[in-house]
Amino acid sequence: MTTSAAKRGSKTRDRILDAALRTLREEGFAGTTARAIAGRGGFNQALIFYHFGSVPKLLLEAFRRTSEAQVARYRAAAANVSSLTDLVEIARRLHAEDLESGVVTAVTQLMSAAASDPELGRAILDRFEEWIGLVREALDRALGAHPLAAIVPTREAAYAVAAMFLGVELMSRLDPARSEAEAVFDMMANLARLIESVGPALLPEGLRPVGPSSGPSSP
Amino acid sequence: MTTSAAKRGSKTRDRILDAALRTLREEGFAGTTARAIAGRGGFNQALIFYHFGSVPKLLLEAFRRTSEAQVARYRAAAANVSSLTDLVEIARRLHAEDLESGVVTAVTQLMSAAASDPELGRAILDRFEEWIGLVREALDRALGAHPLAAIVPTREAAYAVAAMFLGVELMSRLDPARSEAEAVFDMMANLARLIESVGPALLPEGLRPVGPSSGPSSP
DNA sequence: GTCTATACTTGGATAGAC
DNA sequence: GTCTATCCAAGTATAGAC
Repeated sequence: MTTSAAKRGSKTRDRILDAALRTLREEGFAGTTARAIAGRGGFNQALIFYHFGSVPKLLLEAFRRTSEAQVARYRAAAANVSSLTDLVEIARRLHAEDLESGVVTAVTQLMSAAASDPELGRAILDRFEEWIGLVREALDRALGAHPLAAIVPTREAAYAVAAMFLGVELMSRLDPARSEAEAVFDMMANLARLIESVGPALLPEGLRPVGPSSGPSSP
Repeated sequence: MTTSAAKRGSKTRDRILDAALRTLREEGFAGTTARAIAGRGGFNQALIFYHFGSVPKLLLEAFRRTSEAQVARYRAAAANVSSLTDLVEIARRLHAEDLESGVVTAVTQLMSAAASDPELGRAILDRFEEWIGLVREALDRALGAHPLAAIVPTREAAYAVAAMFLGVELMSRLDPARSEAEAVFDMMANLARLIESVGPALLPEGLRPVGPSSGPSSP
């Protein structure tokens, strides 16, 4: 919580980026104006235009910055996953951290901002893509030779997991009590244990996955 | 797609509400100003303040309106669910409709707007709650006596399903190609069939769910 | 109930002094 | 590279004519 004093050591560009993210979290996208950012960071409003050209460009840059930090954090966490149970527990931890730090709020606001800034939209999508990739690698490791892997392509499974994680984050952000997510992670943990333990018994013969290549094709 | 002409029959309040939602979809929350709304709807800007008092109040009202319509649509759809496979296929359909009609975009923008409007935030949360309730009832019916129901409380499962649905909607909205969601629903369909068919074989003895009450507790 | 006109405020952006 | 001052555009909101 270094507010503003005692950190003049950092370069101005960084102070501006910090202030922009803080404003985004505390005021929302619509309230993230050049003046609001400057007020929060304790610097002059004109500096934003000198350093970044415009407010949208500043936000894009700020997004790239948190984005990298967050993906690095996720990457480090995902490296520790070797089972579905691990995956759930790590997701639980990341979720708590994300809410605490306010990145969820920032992401919400940036997804909204993307409506008027296609480049930002692409950047966000790219981040989701990295994110899905991480989950996928974790899933590959966690499932190993589990028969489920034959039915559920990890790419789509990773997409679904990432989507669920995002959804939980966004929904629990709206809830002042933050009361639900823990129980959901508990449930997921049970499910993970079930899947892990039931492995060999799965897949009675005669069960075949349906999918895009199961028939003479349809649009 | 009734643009603006040939519909003077509808009352002004409704025209304003329509225009507000359209603006929200096409310009984003930050671009949804009294003037932009009035321009789109072809009426005078002052009417917004006469009828609704302020732009945020108008948006809250507009949200309540779509919200009701969407929940009604979901309710009707959920009534037809009697199996997990049904649930997946209906989710697939609702997802496509939601993207097509633009409600997903509107929801994104409203979640962002909630940052500066606590009442709106509560309203959105309430809607999610209704939504979860619908999924839960559908799940109860779909699972029936399936042993999975003993491990997975339907409340939390419904929350997870709703979160995933929201996440998929938001992620695929950002993707201009809209290329991923179909494959994800295919995957879910496979998973649903698997779960349905594997029912009796599930749950080897010795497997007990863990939960909040499983030990002397740890932080 | 709707429109015109307008007061007032806030925001983006730049010029120019330091 | 930073600050002051300022221009201009756009926004909210209201008063008052119709």
